[in-house]
Amino acid sequence: MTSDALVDALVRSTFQVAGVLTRIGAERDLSLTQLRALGILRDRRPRMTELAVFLGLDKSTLSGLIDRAEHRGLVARGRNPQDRRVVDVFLTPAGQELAEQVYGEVRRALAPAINRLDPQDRDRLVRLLHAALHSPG
Amino acid sequence: MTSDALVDALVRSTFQVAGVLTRIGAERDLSLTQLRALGILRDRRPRMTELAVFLGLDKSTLSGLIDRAEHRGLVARGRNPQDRRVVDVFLTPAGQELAEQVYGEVRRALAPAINRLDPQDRDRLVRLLHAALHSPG
DNA sequence: TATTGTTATACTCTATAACTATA
DNA sequence: TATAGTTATAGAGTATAACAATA
Repeated sequence: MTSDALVDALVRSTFQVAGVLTRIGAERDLSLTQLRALGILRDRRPRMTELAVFLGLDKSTLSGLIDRAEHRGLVARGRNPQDRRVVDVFLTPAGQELAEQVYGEVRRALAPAINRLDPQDRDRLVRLLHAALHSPG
Repeated sequence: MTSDALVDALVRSTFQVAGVLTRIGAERDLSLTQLRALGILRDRRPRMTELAVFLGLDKSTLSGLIDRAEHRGLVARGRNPQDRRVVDVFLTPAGQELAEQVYGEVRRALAPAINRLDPQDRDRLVRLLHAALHSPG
């Protein structure tokens, strides 16, 4: 069945890319979750709860995650003056620099895979992934 | 640049599918790593070191992982008579049943995404993922 | 001596429950 | 009362180093 072949391909690709991301993160003592958080924070300044939902984590898990990143000087917490219960999270300059380094390395690590496709196939792959996975539902 | 768009699409797809797998695993108290190990053991009976390499884990990490799965009755260890240092790992009948259940659920969970593509696009996506990621190098 | 696997240790990741502060 | 976040706790996941058994 075609759909089973596609499921297999998606699952295998997921583990393969996750392995690349895990390895690159580990070289800088970042877990896959921290790597992802850094990526999200590159262009957002969410509150704790928003970031937890985005990452699929409990808010208490995120407290610890952000604690550790804060102790390393990668992120900072900011109080929200409108609602003093809320804590905003954002990258420090050091965190921004690390995030750019790491995602640059991800691009380099995936380059060999990408270069196996000609430009037209790259566009096709982007469009197919988007159509399948990044649509509502 | 096209290749950056493809990197973004691959990374986002990876986190999205990993999220589906994590959720399905969590419903049965399986981590993403255990879910993957169950998938591998469906059609293999590796030794500990082989499985550790396959999963990208240290052998000591795998000892603990297999301990916990063994206590739950999902896998078993077998001594290898040719080389008595070696420990083979394999699914118990309960582990086989759980693995089939879980991967059936994965197929169902990804069905909506897959059904957004017509059969020709599904084939294209399988071929493009394979060409990019499942080739040597 | 080298290899296979386990154990001891330490730290991170994770969720649940209880808590504090604010609304 | 309800919401935002932290803390306490417990267990799983992970790697490094030291170890035992076998080759």
